[in-house]
Amino acid sequence: MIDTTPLVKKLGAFVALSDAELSVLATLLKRRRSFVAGRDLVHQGQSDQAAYILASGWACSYKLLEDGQRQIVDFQIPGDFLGLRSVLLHVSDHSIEPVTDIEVTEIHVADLLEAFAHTPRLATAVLWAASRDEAMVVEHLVDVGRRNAAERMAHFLLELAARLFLIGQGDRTGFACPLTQYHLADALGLSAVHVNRVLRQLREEGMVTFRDGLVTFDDYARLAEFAQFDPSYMDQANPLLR
Amino acid sequence: MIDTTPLVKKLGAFVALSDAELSVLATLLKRRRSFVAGRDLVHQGQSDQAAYILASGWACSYKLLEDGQRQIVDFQIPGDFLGLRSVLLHVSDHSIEPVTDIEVTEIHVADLLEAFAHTPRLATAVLWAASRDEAMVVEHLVDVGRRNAAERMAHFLLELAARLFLIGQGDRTGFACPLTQYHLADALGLSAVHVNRVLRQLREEGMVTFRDGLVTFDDYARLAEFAQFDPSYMDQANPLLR
DNA sequence: CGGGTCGTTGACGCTCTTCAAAGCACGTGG
DNA sequence: CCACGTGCTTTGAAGAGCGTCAACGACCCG
Repeated sequence: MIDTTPLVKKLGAFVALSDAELSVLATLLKRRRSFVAGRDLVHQGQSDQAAYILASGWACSYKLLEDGQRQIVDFQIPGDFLGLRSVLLHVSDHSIEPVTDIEVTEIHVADLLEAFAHTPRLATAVLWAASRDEAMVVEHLVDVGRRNAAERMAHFLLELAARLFLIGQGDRTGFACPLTQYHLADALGLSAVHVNRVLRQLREEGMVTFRDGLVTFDDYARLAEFAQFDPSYMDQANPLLR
Repeated sequence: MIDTTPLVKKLGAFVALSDAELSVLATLLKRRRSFVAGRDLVHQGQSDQAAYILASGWACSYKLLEDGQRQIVDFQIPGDFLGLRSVLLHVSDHSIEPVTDIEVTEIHVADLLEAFAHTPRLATAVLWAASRDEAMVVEHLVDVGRRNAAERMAHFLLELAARLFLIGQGDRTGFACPLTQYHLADALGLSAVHVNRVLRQLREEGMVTFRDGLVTFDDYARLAEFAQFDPSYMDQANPLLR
């Protein structure tokens, strides 16, 4: 089943799943759905019964404040869960917006929890995936709490590149990036105006160029040094559970 | 087993655990250990085989940057896991420091994963606990990314109060708080000097007083309004899985 | 009594936000 | 085919928020 490839690859990085386990995973996948860019899939406060796995396109999860400000918590790329936390908790604590047009595969919570009973290793794999997601949110918190605007931007772009590389999109020279400067601002806790200035600075210093939907690393090594980028938190090593 | 009470209470909020499941949980708990304040339990980069459940005292998990700055990701109070993410991922992406002298109960990862095979509902409960922890990190990210210093402080103190209330420590009038202003600064992405100024401001405006290890809510309603505090993300509702 | 940790306060300046305006690429309708 | 709107980017100027530096006081424990 082609849909599952990015997910299986991701879960397989932690738990070597058997054919039987993979087929259980396949039965969880219900219908395929499409959503258009900019129209929320999930609203803050909504009660859900379904989560999704992103098949193609980019999405972002965010929280809105009463005064209209928003904080983007994370971006999702193919293979990532959408709204897994929403269904485990009783109500969604965040909203999800497709950044581009996206395709997703639906999963019902009840099915997922039921599957854990017969396929405990699957539960372990999902717990690992959730931990990895949390590790990325944590690194994001460090970004926003303790790095200045330029370091924050550099670190963020390097993290995105590393995640995209894992699913075969982009390399050390750069990647295609559908985000606007407003997305970057809301993710990094900056104003859009300042995002623009920081991008200019990084470009003029010959480290990275963000233009026309393309991120180009002009000097990857220097950028990584500048951002103090250490990808070990993404846990892209070998399976722990064999 | 008295040790497990806060944990069982927490997990029970999501999954009504049977006596059999509770006894499995009890067998996971190995020896009791104590650590003194200020001496790290877990170091960033360390490979672990054990996680802990906090029985008494406060701890914090944090990440250090190369230039010596630190970001505190979360504080742990009795009933919380310590280092669960460290053992699911291959290496710890953070350090853990006891804020006070603490007592913990050790759990071996291998045992925990093994228990999932026989007690899948336990896996679900642990996945829920991990999701709830993630939700708190996410709210913390919103704090640091989009709230000013005073709102951030107010929101943070209200969240702590709500968590402590769940385990029977503190109420709407306030709580005992062993944190220093340096802890608050490292958690909120501020300087210790500015933390002091913000605390003075909140105190002079009659909303909350932080003094001598005690947080006193002088006007809870106004503080909650000021911080736009909405505790729903902590998911303190009824069990989803019965 | 002396040193260490924590809290407190003032002065100064940098980072980042806000406000304002203009340019570019696009799609849409006349 | 051009006028017009809309979303995104770009740039400047002014000022607020918060960090840094520096100093001092309170308390605890050796």
